[in-house]
Amino acid sequence: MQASTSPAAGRPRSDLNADVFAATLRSVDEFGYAGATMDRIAVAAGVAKTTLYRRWPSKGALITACLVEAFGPAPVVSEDRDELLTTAIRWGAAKVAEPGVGAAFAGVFTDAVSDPALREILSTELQAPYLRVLQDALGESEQRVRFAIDVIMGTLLHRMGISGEPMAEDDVEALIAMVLGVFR
Amino acid sequence: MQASTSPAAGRPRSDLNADVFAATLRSVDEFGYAGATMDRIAVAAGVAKTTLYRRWPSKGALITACLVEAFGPAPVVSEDRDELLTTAIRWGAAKVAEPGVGAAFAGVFTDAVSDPALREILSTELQAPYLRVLQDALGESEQRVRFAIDVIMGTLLHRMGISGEPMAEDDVEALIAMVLGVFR
DNA sequence: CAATTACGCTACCGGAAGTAGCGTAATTTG
DNA sequence: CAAATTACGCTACTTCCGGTAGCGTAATTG
Repeated sequence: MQASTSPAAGRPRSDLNADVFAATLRSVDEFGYAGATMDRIAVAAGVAKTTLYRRWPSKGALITACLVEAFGPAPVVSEDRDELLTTAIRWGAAKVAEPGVGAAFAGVFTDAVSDPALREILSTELQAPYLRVLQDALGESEQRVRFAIDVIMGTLLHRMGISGEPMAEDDVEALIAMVLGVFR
Repeated sequence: MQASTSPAAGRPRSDLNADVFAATLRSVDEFGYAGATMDRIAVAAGVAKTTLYRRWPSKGALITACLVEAFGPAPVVSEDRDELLTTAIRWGAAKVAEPGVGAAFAGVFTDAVSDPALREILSTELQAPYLRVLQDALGESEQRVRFAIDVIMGTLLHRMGISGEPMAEDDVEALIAMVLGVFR
């Protein structure tokens, strides 16, 4: 056990996750989710394709890890519910608007519909943490928070998918107003 | 000209669109969007794959046509705004919950992020009609109606994508309440 | 030194989207 | 009836992508 603390023998892993993630988002931004092939990502990251598969079991897993890294921890900045929700929504909108993030999200998202294993990864690694944090901070039921996440992320991603562009400022504000209206 | 009314010469097209659409949704429901290959759809419909490509230029186009057929015209049943919106949202939720429809929608949706041509098809053939009808019935600006569609469809599809299951009754009711709260 | 593990590389497999070309079936027109 | 025309089924093919296997080599520990 203690896989993380044991130095173990052998050549250590090179520090290239950051390069790979950056190359992944760049590729998705430039060629779209389907066009961002593992070969292209590998070349863009200056890494062998086999190295990618040594670290992530599939393209979906790589993209999900990339998204987890891109989003990072949820910004729980306040104890005021309105302020907390406002910040969180603006944060989500900004993240989705980052180059490649929205397309990557939508892509892995759809693959997940067909792929239960990927859905599991997506659910536990990406959604669950935010679900817990928000549930705790808002003191709401899991069902309510799940609903809120569906509304917020669903709206942002739908706009991204239909128009190809992230949601504009004033629409984000409308989204905030709507959600605040429900969660008070 | 008059392509639709001219009987023209030659063998007429067989009446198999309905069979193809049904086979498409069945395949998507059973194998997921990615797993519903053109070969499988063709076999399921009892049709040659080349025939599919004679009628639709790509898999995305076929699925979109299938969705257009599955959704049909928007149900504008009332002049009362609340009743109209309520009916429309319940109708959308029910459609997304139909076998294969949600997965097909999510799939073509994500392909569209990477594929501008498909996004054009999706936008003009699927979204635009509803946009117009709702804009007319509600007397709202295009921006507002577009936002409403993003919220409604985005929420329903996000739930479908994350959980693999359509949204439950009471969550749909919450969605209705939320949207009504904004559009009054 | 040996042992161990990671990396790069090349080559490959399986499968799916989409295409080409042929023979044939079902029509309209003369 | 015959010719022209268009659609269908079928087989075969190309291209591309996700994912795997195996080898030589580099970096680390003991």
